[in-house]
Amino acid sequence: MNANLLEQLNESQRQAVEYCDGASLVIAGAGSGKTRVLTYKIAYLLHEKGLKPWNILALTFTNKAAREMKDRIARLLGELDGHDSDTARYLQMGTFHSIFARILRAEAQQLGFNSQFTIYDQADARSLVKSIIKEMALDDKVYKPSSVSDQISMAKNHLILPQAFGDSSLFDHRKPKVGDIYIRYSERCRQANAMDFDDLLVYTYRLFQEHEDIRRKYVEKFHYVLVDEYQDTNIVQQAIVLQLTRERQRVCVVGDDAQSIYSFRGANIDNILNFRDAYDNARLFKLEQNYRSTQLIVQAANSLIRKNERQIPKDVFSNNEHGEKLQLKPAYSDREEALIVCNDIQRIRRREKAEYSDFAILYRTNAQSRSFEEQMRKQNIPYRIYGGLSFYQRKEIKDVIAYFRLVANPNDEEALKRIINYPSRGIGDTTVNKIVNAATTYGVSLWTIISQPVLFRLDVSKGTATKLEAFRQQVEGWAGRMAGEDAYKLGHAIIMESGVSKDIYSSHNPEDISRQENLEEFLSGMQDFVESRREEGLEQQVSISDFLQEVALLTDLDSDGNDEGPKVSLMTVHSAKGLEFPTIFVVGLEENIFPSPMCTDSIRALEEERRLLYVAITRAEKHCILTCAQNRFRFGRMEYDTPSRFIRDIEPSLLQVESQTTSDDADYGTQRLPWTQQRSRYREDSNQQNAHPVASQFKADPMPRAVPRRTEEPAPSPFSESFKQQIVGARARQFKPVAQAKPVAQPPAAPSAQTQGELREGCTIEHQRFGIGSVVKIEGTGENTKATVNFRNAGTKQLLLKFARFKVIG
DNA sequence: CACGTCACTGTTTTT
DNA sequence: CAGTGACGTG
Repeated sequence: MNANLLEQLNESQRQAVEYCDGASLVIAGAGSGKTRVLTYKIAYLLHEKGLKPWNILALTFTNKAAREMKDRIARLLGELDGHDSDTARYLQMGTFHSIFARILRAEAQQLGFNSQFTIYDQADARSLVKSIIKEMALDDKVYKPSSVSDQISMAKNHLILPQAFGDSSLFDHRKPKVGDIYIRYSERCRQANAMDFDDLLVYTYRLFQEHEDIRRKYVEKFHYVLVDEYQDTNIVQQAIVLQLTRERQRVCVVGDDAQSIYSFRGANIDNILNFRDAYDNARLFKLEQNYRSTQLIVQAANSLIRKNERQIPKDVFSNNEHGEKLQLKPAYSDREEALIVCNDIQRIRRREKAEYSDFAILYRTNAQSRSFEEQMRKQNIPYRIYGGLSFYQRKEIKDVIAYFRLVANPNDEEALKRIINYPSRGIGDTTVNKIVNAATTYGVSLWTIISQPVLFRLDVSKGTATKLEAFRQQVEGWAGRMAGEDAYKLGHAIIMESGVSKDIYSSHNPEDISRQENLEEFLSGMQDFVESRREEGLEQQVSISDFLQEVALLTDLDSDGNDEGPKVSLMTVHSAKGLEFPTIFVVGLEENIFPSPMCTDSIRALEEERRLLYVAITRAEKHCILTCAQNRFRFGRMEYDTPSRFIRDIEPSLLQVESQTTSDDADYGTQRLPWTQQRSRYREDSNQQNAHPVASQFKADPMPRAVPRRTEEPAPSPFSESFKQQIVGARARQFKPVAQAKPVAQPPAAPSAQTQGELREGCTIEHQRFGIGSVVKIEGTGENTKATVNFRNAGTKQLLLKFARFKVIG
């Protein structure tokens, strides 16, 4: 059976699997069976070397990769006898972030956090940076929150601590305060008992660095460490791996320098290039046989990547069928590009009896998915978009999660700010600002201020103080129930009792319906989570905080499309890493898109863009089709683009330029500039009768840069007179209230004061704007009296009686 | 205090 | 064309 296991591998794969005595680096060309080596190696360690599953640490980049690998190992072990299928479950396998988050929860006290700490996502991090910039009264044109946040992230990825930022290479004299923002940011996170994504790595590093006993504990635990996608690790990740493996050197990292595409996230390609400097006697294994793609695809990809300077030399080859050339299909516009792709999908699917799931469309930026979505809906092609805003980033879901977060960790500043006045409970910006001010002056969390407003001299009116106290009690009440009620039960209660449910369910406009559906889906997802956790029997009570820990590190790629039917996949090239499809479309191959204009000024960045295209092409098994568009709708305007420079990097004899209309395929080698040819042909066509069916749609359009003409006044028509009157009439009505208000010059309170006396809960009113509705609730006194009214057509609104214009009708 | 309107502005990739 | 912030109105 051992023989059995190794027999399924080629020579170099087998060598890589068998070598377990020291550090090893496996350079795995695209499609060369990298995952296969990892899974077989783990199976080998368990089965042959007698390691226990909990002694193996395997780090991946996505949850999906971890899950798939676990499944494959479970299956593999099932084939070997003597192993129960449960073994794989105990492997310490997951993303860097999820594994380290677990360690940090266990050791949180050592670092001055508690184990319920929140994980701030990118939006939280930016929002916090933004408020700090505001508080420091800095110019947010110079200190743009998102770019400052990115700089802080970059600093962390390079293990530059806040105090050291000013002296680091990241310091930019044009923005001298970034270091100060970083310092305050870190303090605020700590007060909020929160860590951002990067902190999960940095604090793990510091934990091991500053607590030798703890490091030893984990070194004892992890007898063997494996790392997937090593080319995308950053400095901290590499440092932590070294902390864990320094003594034993039982470490195996797998990756491909040609697929390093995450430097914007701090990934350091030198980690893989210099791996052998970090470990003595590290052995290098190269996997060069590609099992995924046809020969021509592999050759074309090789010809492209050869243009890069920095790389580990390797010779990726394929013994699969010869296959066909890469195809380049230029389009007139982004709309035509989508049409070409969809038609190709239909054609290939029919010709080869393929499923929709055999196709993937890969683009550089998420925004490009639009035109394809439209076209696919038109042609009834089922599709699924990965990435973009995931389910958990939708407003209604984030709101609910913010409640959960606050209940689990009341110090969570970002969660608190998000929901303290949603649904509105009369705690507005003014009050929140006062709380933030007090919190920063005293160096405590916002929650501390809310809990002891008097002690911290929070200067608010009595009414506001009451509202704050009510809010505090409500949150505290939920927190108290956390131990006794499971995540679903309490979660449901929170949604009901907080008023979120009422807010979302009160109205019937179409967009609110989808919010309701999302919320229901979310709740049922939570129920599934609780049940599956219970079935696993790992814990008796599945709490809100268990749920949060899971959710915080989940991405869209993880929510597997368990729904019906095969679908075309749409995603960015980045998220396609590690995947493969029979047919791949790489779209938008234009300057200003791919390569991205942000990357064209440095060779290093440009090489990364080239690697990105290499990744895209090597996802293809059989067909790889490249497209580009001459005109593209961007920023609400038609823009002109030239073809990507990378097209010229592909060996011309391996690329076929195809025109849509005619079947005479031109060889790219004789057409150095496909564009000019294409363009002139379309121009001619537009003057001819047999115009290009799609291009002719555009011929009526003026040139993209033409100044839009002002539309003329409509010509007089038989209807114009009455039409005019309608307008005049409408205007007159519209202006009426204003005209009235001016000469009278009365305080607006006067008219409503009359109505206030008659107003009672349950009565019906007619509002000037919202129409007829019934009064649900009246609260507050004097100037602040507020009514909650359920309008027939406008949903539920809160009206401040001081301003509201309405009359009581029943 | 809450909501609607309007002008502005910025665009890469993600655990 | 979004998503955001400033502003006015009820």
